[in-house]
Amino acid sequence: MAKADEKGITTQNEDFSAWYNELVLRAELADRGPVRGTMVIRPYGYRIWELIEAALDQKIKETGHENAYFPLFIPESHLKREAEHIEGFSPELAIVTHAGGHDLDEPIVVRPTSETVIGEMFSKWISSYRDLPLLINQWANVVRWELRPRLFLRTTEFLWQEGHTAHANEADAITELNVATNFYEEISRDIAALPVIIGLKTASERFAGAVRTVSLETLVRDGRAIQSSTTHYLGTNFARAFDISYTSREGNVEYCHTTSWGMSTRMIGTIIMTHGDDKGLILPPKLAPFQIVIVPIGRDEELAKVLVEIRHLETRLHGLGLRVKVDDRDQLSPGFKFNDWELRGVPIRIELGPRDLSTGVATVVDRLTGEKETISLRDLAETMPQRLELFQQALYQRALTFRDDHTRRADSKDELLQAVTTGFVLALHCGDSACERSIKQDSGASARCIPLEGDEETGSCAYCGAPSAYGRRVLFARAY
RNA sequence: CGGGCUGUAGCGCAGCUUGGUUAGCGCGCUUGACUGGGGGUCAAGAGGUCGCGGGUUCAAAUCCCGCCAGCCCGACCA
Repeated sequence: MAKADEKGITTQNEDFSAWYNELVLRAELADRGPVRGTMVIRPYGYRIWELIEAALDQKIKETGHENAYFPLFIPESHLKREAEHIEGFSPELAIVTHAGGHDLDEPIVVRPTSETVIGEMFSKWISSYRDLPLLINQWANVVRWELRPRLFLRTTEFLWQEGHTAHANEADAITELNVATNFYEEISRDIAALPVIIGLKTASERFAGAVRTVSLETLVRDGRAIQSSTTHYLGTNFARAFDISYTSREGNVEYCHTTSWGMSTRMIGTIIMTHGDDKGLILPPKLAPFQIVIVPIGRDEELAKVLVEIRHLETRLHGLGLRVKVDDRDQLSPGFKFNDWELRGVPIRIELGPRDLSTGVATVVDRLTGEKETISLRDLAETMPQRLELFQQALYQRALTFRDDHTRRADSKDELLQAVTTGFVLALHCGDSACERSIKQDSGASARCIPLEGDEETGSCAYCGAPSAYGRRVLFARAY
């Protein structure tokens, strides 16, 4: 890994974690917080989150959900009402036992997720079938005291959006699950340029208290999987625990069927790990805090002339609705700025100096390919929206190709164990939790999901040879 | 919690084995000059409770004991 006195970031192959950490810190996305596992998100990093948030919030509202806010603190007794839920989360809870100068009668939990508080409120808000469906979303922070934190991917405190809905029956709830899964897929693909594989979680990987969990799995450059978002059908488990019930048209009292779903700041880490290279980040234009950076070159009167031209260009680009940064820091050399903005992942750089000015052109550099082009200043600005769109697509295509090149089929134990060290593996599985555990012990890989789009297929479990379950192949990978 | 390792300037580190000038180096920072199309050059500066506590000694960053914090690899996980 690069020492501070070396330039650049060295190959990611020798140590992916070190590459990732250094990128996050040097590109000024985040810093480590004062408490183990906490994270300070820097303004540049937060802008990426704001852009994800804006795009996702729009989709959430378009599909009929409303934003609300619930308390950070939850009485421990609330959490205990749903047995599996408390069992799943108890190891990672932060609990307040002392406040206001004395010990509390009942400990207060800092929310690890909000099913329980929201369930409590849903119970009060819902009494008739006319109140359904209830579609609520919350933008919030949550706390999970994980054993091994990692910037963005697994921090003690993280930001997310959590959707919580209540429905009259299972069919409506499953429809809701599909709605949420769809917009997560759209955000991943169209905004973050991340190809995802969508599938059902196996019983042992399911959310604590869920009947059915759907996850979106991404493959990053070191061949490991990241679950970038999930949706859960909770059946009537939470409804029974919190008495979320309604009187039907027929006059019967029925339990609601509830769902929950979330996407978090983990997305930022996934984007870095999927798209980044040895020079630094590569941000999809739709999420780049700056889509275009303009670097002026020259000194004194020459620089003054260049800057006049650059301000014109900047105005035109702003007029096209683009996010533009003019790097007019006068104490830094152009070469330094080139590297600096490549590190920060800005998709397109425009260089403008006396040499360009004399012939009425600018130099345009693509972060993905590194290619330099000379473009006439006259129509430079107007070509940018399309250029950014192509960049966005090329980035997605590259990630998709990488994923497909690292997705293999395995039909025997040896094939499975070998292939799963560096990518996705599709294999038939018996569906037995104990077998899943053995695979994990042997290879470090887990069942990521049962892909919804897989072809129907039966046979014997690649690992243990027992008859296969699920009627299709299961996706395995080592995961973050 | 298990295995490995590290705490010395804002960041990254050397010095410790074998105790002894004023604790050093690189990056960054400040000032000035020259420079400027791929991480510039030179000069002059600022910046330290050597993680914390105790012990040994004439003398401790260095040796001994205890504590604390952090990192990496596992188990847990969005």
